[in-house]
Parts: sequence; C-alpha cells; structure tokens
Amino acid sequence: MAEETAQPRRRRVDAQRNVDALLEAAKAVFAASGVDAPVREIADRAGVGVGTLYRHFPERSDLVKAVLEREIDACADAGPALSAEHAPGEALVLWLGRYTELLGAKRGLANALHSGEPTLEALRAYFFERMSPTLEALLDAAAANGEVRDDVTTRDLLSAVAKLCMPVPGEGPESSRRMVALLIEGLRRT
Amino acid sequence: MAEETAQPRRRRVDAQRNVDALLEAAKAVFAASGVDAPVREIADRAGVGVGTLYRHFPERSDLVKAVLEREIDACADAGPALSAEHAPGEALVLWLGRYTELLGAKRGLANALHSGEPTLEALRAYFFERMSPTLEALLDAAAANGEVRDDVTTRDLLSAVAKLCMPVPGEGPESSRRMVALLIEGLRRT
DNA sequence: AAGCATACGGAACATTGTTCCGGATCACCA
DNA sequence: TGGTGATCCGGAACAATGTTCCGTATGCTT
Repeated sequence: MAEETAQPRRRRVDAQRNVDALLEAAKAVFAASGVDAPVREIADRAGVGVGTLYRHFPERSDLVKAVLEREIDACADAGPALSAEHAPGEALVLWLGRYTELLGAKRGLANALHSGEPTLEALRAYFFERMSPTLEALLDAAAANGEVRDDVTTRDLLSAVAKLCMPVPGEGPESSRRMVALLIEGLRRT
Repeated sequence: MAEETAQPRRRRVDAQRNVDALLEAAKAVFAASGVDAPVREIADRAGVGVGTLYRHFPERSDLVKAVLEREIDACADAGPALSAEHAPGEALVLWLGRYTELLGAKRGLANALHSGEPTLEALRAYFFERMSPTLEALLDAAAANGEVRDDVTTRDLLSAVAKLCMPVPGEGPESSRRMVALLIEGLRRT
C-alpha cells in the first residue's frame, strides 16, 4: 500500500514532467502578465505544444485553478489556528488580513474571481466553497461575543473584501488595505 | 453665430445619422450583453458596416465612453444640489447612494472601470476626473462638520464603492448596496 | 450638373481560445 | 529483452473578435 493501487496504468513519466513544467510556467506567466496571458505563451515557456497543455488542462481556467488552489487552501485552513490562539474578534480581523494579503499578492486571483468569463466559474465556486466555512466560523464567534454586528453575511463579506482587493492600474495594495480597514470599521458593533 | 463656425465643412447628414444609430445600438447592446459585446453586433444592430463604426469611434472604448459619458456627468453634477439642500453628512450619504445606483444600473460601467484593458484607460480617467471634485467637496464638508472621519481620501472612497458595485454572477445589486452601507458605517466618525 | 472631399461596406488581417489527429513514446507482459 | 497497445505529443486548423484597408458610393459646394 505504498502507492495508489488504482487499476489503470501509472501515468507516464513524460506526461507528469510536462504537467509540472506547465504548472511552473503558468505560475510565472500569471505572475508576470496576469491570468489573461495567452495560452500559447505558457505552452512555449513550458516547452510543449498547446495540444499537450489542453490534454492536461481542458480549459484555461483549469490551469488557473490548479495554480491557485494550493494558496486558496492554505488561507482557508489558517482560520481554525487563528481562532484557537486569539479572541474571536481579533481572530476575525487577523484572518481578514491574511485573506487580503492573499488577494493582493496573487495579482491574478482577484481578477479571476471577477472576470465575467464563464470558464472561470469553477474557480469562483471553489474559492467561495473553500473560504465560506472558515469565515463563517470566525464571524459567528465574533458576533456571538458581541464584538461585531450580526447582520452581515459571510458571503457579502468575502465578496466585499475580494472586490476591494481588485488591482487597478494606478493603485497599489496599500490602497486595498486602507479600504478593507474602513470596511472592518463598519463591521464593528455599533 | 448660430452654428459652430469651425473651418472644415459641416459633417455630412448621413454620417450624423449613423453616429446616432451607433450610439443607440451600443447603448442597447451594452445594457443587454455588457461592455464586452462584440463590435460587429453593434454595427449590425445599427445597420452599418464595421468600417463605419471604426470611422466614428476609432476604438471600442471610444464607443463605450460616448455611451456612458452623459450619465457620468449627470451623477457628478448632482453633488452641489444635494449639498445645498441637506446637511453635509446627509448630502454625502445621499450622493454616495446616487453614485452606487449609477454603477449598479449601468452594468457595464463598473466592469469597464476595472477591466484591465488599456484601451479603457481613457474612460477610467474621465470617470475619476469628473467624480473627484464632487466627492471631494462633499467629503470635506462632512469632515469639517465632524460627521465623518477625515483620514479617508476621495480617491479611495470613489474607488472602493466602484469596486463594491462590480457585478458578479450570482449577486444582485442588493448585495452591492449592503456592502456600500457597511463601508459607510466605517466612514462615520468613531 | 460636375467635381471632390467625405463616408460607407465588408473583406482581410492579427490575436487568442480550443479542437483534432497522425505519429511518437512509454508501460506492461511474455 | 522485445513486442504491442494504450497513452501522449505537436502543431496545424478552426472559431470568435478587435482592427485596418481600400474600392466604391454619396452628399456638399459651386
């Protein structure tokens, strides 16, 4: 039981090598040119043909998703730890800071969430599916503790902060941070 | 001095007719399909060829700009009136409501402001250039009156509300309104 | 009515996402 | 080890869309 004992053959090593190269290339290209970068550019950088890219990632969005999934998971999973080590209100604010940071650092993420393209719907769904339980717990705890209003929904808050973190030419991440801080002020119990 | 007395001849009447048809078609198409709608669709609806469209609007963004300019102006110009008839803090909140409404109603506007496309840079610039003085006056007055914090910049606030109004599949304008309301709570003097 | 600048239409080009398939490559079995 | 078939690869080709170009048509002025 050392390896997976599924019935189909093992994935060919060259295929795995290509998948890795593609992920690395995509990560670099997305960071440099945003998630709207041409598929061909990624394929070229990885040294494979576009056919190969599409074999492993049937849609562009699958590639975007694969690149960002790990970071999304890490952020979502950071909630419980913060919750265990801080007071409810503080944990909430700290996590929102972490969340803001994620969206600010991954230039593509905020854009991908708001791009109207239907092909990125899957990423959007994954993102909210993953983040919702985390924020829900933090928000409920803080509200129960009387530190924040109890009439704000998890979804609204996740969405609001994500929107405030959208990169716009001429604005830096500091701007996002200030706006998120303002929103958090509004969240505090009146 | 009844007409413009510029030196070049008057614009041909058929040309003017086409410009009008294009603007009307674009308005309808943008409302129905968003600002990303294909240029050809607009040309077809207006009953002209794409060449004609490009003759009058050298870039897609020029068409977008032309369609939205009037509404932007109306919103920006609404500030002074509100300021004259209400207390500073109230005028500010009322105008932000108007601003939110504009962004919510014109489905394309919020998207256009945040689309990374460089060709829409001109629209973005016009938008902020037009809105800034209005909000600046309202914000200064309210801050001077002690009703809101004085450490929030005009640009941050304009930008924040515009972002919160970005349409996302699965969310309606009510969501935007709730998030803007939360932000305004944060704006109030603590 | 003639002459000409202006304007028109749509074919054609460039870019980009996606599909397809003939041929190369690898994993398993004997 | 060598054969064989499934897996995988590359890139040409297709579709959608922004933009350019130019031969032709049309309205304005004289």
